[in-house]
Amino acid sequence: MQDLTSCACTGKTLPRLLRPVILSVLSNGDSHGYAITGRLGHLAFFADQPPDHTGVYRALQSMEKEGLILSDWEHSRTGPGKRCYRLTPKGGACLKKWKQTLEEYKRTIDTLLASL
Amino acid sequence: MQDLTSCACTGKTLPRLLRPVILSVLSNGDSHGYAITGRLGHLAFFADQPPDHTGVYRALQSMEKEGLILSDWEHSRTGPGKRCYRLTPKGGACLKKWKQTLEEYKRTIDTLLASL
DNA sequence: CTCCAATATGTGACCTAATCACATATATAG
DNA sequence: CTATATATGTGATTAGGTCACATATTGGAG
Repeated sequence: MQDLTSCACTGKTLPRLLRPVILSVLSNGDSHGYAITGRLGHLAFFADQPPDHTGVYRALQSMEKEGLILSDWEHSRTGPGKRCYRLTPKGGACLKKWKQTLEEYKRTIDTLLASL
Repeated sequence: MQDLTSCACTGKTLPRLLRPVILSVLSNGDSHGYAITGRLGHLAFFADQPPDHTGVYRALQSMEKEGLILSDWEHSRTGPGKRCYRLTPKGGACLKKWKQTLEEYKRTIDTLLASL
């Protein structure tokens, strides 16, 4: 590392908070990987560095394994099939917990910033 | 995962922001791994789940490789030797950048929380 | 004197999350 | 027929973190 452009301090290695974002999207209506990825590209946080779709698909897979979401194949006449995901009650509980955790995390960052 | 106690939503997998915390500590005076680890255990964020010392030592090693910090052995009459770390100018610049990044990250979380 | 605790540093193995590169398939527009 | 948008997926690598293990010094309790 010659300069700081690839340093963690640039935020490039900070987690994209993919899981809570996905849960949030699904709480506003069922969706699928490609659409979710596209939506993230429009959020300010992801605008300059939209997340690789790989992460979204793998997050969806593991979240389904954990029982937070469920999927069904949706075959419309146009385009390839979509794996349509929806929240489970457990996923809803997880989303609630995320809210608490993120509030706490924000307080942590505030404390840290105060000491910088 | 039967319940949500080991889910990412609990914040256990959120990054501990070790690097900026270490830089912050060092900006307030030279220190070494064991002392830094101990200090983290007293912070509210780490209180219930203090970071493993392994992460601290490895962060220090990689940050030294990257030129953010420098170390010298300090042999006092009492106890084992300490590897005493101090900030380099580059480390100071990194710390400044972290400040911007964390402000941005906080805004992201605010936006996300608003949609939860 | 011996053993234990506090201080202090380190390695190996493993896990999670993220990204890069690659691979595949359908339907429509030109 | 070919390019583009839509749509899903795997393999390899890296970063960061935890658990378990290993080692060394010093001072105090028994």
